[in-house]
Amino acid sequence: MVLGEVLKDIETACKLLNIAADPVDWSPGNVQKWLLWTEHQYRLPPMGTAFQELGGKELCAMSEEQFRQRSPLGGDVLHAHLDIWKSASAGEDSWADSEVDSSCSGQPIHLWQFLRELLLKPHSYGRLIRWLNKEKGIFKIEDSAQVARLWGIRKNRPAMNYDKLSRSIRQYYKKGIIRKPDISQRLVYQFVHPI
DNA sequence: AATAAGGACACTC
DNA sequence: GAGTGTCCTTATT
Repeated sequence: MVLGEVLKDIETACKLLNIAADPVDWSPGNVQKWLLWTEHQYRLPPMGTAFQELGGKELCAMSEEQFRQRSPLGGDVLHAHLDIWKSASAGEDSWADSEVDSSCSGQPIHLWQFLRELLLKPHSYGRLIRWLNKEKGIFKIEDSAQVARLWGIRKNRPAMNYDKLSRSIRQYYKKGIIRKPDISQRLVYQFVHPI
């Protein structure tokens, strides 16, 4: 049901971000990644350095009031999002927490895997990247700047942009992972081996 | 102006 | 050495 969808979204997000599902386990760096990601996903006002140097444990111990003190604009919303993550992993402990842990802490993710994960979540990312023909693996990047930004968050590369991301995609041409479709179009690529 | 292609070099694992 | 990230030149849309 709805709860299942939430759990899947969280699992996808922690895979994309390479952070644990349980916020208590987050390092200060993990907290920043989650923060940037959540800001972007829900178009929250930028929190800037309001939560810098905070580990997951400290973050989880903070009240909604303290969130609002750090960030008067979006602090309450952010606290609500963290609450979802907390309760999701609390429920996870009762049955399949080892599975989530293993799927969320895979160290390096390749760019082509990252793009595929975004494509498989059209509900969350369909405004940024979507299939033109899923069977053939043809997809279009609808918002190059945002996709690059998300990739930058994942890799801790704040200076990431589409110029550099696309250069990495081009490296896939000779490797036979991604190519340009037969009819070349701007911002359209094709997986050589569709799902 | 934005995107595409690919060479060159630096960096991290 | 693989997989980028960064920078750059040139061409195309």
